[in-house]
Amino acid sequence: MGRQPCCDKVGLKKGPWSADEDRKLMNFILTHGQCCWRAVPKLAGLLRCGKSCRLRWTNYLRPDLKRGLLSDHEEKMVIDLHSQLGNRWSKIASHLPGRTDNEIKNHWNTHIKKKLRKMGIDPLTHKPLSIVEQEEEKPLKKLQKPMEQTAEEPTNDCLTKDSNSKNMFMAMNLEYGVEEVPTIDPECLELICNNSPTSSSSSNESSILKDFQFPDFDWSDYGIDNNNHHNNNGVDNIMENNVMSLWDVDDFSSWDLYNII
DNA sequence: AACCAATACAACCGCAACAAA
DNA sequence: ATTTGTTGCGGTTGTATTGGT
Repeated sequence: MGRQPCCDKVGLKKGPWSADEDRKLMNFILTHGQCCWRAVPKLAGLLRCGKSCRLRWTNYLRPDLKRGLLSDHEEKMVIDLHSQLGNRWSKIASHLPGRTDNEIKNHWNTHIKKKLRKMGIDPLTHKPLSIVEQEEEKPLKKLQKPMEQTAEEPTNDCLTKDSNSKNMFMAMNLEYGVEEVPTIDPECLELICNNSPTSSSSSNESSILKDFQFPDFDWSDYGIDNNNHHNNNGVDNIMENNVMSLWDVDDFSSWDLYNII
């Protein structure tokens, strides 16, 4: 016994909505409020299925919708939320008043994806592309090994506890198949700095950041001499709260993160 | 001006979750 | 507990618009 289709599709109109249809639907919803979508087309005098009406209303006709391109701030929010939530567009949209899941999904697919790739970041995993590519080449055997070696349950704690960040970073990358790669959110971009300079092996850990050679990265913005990170206290300034946000760095494409680590 | 390709956005489809009977 | 109907979600497709040749 199959399920009934959501509506009788015979004789129903498909495709773009006309201004007249919009007006009818708008008038109906504004007068009667949102009720049973299945009944809406009949009551509003539309030859559409209820699903189509709901979509048209939520994505286009709702009076509280914002129009136009996403602002830079909204775009950053989307990227940030996507790194935490993945493709859960409705959840992401719920954080952006006046924006619909469809709008955000479209914007992601047409703008942000490209932008991130250009920056050398994999839009799916939010990892640097070079790492993702290398991961994909690794045989399955290698993927399993780090799991066997660690007695502890692996954490997704942005490598904060292990003094050997390089190994941890590699291990984390190897623990997951492509589909289940944990996304790297901005907090994780802060990972290196979470090696607190005040912890027991601070000399080693704090030097990790100082050893980085970020091409084209202007350390002077942080009060650091570009050519001499090691002997400059500026690093500690930006690590004041054990956090270094890379959020405003526009182009990661030239960074060789494997070598960095 | 005409054609083609790329882009952006609206709309559709199938599925899953949930609620009601 | 099961069936049926409704709604919402995410992936995908279709089409209008724009830009380049």
